Amino acid sequence: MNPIDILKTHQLKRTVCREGILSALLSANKALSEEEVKSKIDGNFDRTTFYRSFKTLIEHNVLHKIVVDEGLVKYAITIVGKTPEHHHAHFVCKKCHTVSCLDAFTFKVPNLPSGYQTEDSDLLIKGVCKMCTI
Amino acid sequence: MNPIDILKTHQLKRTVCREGILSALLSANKALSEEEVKSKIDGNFDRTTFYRSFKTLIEHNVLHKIVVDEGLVKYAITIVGKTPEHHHAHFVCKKCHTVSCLDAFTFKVPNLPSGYQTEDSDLLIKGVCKMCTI
DNA sequence: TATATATTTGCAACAATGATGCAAATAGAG
DNA sequence: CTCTATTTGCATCATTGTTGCAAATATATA
Repeated sequence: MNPIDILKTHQLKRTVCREGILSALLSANKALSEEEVKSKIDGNFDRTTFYRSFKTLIEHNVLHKIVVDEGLVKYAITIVGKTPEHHHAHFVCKKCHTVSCLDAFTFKVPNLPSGYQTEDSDLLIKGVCKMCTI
Repeated sequence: MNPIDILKTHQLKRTVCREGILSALLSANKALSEEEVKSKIDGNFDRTTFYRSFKTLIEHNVLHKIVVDEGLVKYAITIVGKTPEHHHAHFVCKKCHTVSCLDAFTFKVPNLPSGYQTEDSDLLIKGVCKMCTI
């Protein structure tokens, strides 16, 4: 899957900013912050353009946002058919702060007290990643 | 447990702001945003004081912060012995935006790919709460 | 290919949140 | 009651999310 096809599939216009964001995330293979994406892109875009590109891509389910509680915000590609639609799991490394999207990783949402209806869930697991363990 | 005892236990000075935050949260029985806490308190505190009081209380494990991805930040009392120390689960209602801390609610963190070491985890379940279901 | 139109960009501007330095006020120990 | 360390309030700043608007651009179609 390449940026152009992704945009076409979602009926989004091809713009340099959107293509840049997508190719940065596709090649990264992990979640990236706005800054990290920016540093991987040639063009110099306005912050608002960046922000709106992310927003549009998220609204069309091309990307999803991962908020780690200390103000760390990362974005990752939503791989259709691979990323579980409603029950996401992410891993944050406490050492290198890498956020990985645990694609295809499913977990059972435990039963809640009666009356509660579960729709989506986000599981954020914090620990030490493979690279930092060595 | 009352605000004064909580502060004493954690060797924190009794200040009007801290006591106010704690009594607001103790009586609420759910997570509250900064604004919600503020509206429940008599005194008119500077935003910085508020912010620093929350920070101090979080650092001493009296409170914990729940970040819902749409920029919604809530705070809840950490009930020692009741709130699971490292594996928190919270429920966010998509209708009324109430965030409840699922105290004493434990879940099994699924096995990760080898090499990953899990330390903490936050499970954020989104759905419809009891009140909004009726 | 040229053109029309709807979308996107860049800029200015603003709100909310997180953060720090510093002098004045205050809590708690003695 | 007094002293000292902590906390408060204020000013100030950075970052992130957001909107309005005119100019630029992508895409459909003539």
